[in-house]
Amino acid sequence: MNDFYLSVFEIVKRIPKGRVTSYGYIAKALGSGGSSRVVGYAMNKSHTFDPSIPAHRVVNRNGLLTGKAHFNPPSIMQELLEKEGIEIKEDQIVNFKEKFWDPMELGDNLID
DNA sequence: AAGCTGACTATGG
DNA sequence: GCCATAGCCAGCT
Repeated sequence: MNDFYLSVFEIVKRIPKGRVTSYGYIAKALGSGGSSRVVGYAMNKSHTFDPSIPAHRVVNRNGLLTGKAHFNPPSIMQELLEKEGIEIKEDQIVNFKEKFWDPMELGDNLID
């Protein structure tokens, strides 16, 4: 389902700088609540669609950087996030709840 | 074509 | 709060 991918990428690109969101929430925003795994897979393949997709802003529901291993240097994910003002402790985002961005709450996307 | 995989999540012990 | 299990769905072998 290519449309699903495109929608995922569009949302990910809308994630404001210094904010993050979760796979499951993106899936939910697309109306496919159970497709959280597919969102992750989409991130894996994101570079084939658009290399500029900020996949590092997408983490799991715990704010854990589960996808860091899939980045070029795995450490780049944390570095990018910290660069955007996000604190990371033990591969986990500090104050995740505050940094979390709801894909359905548009309007915040002007920041970037 | 059938089965496996996974950057997930929710639930129960 | 940590571990095991079970749904989930598109892509890959």
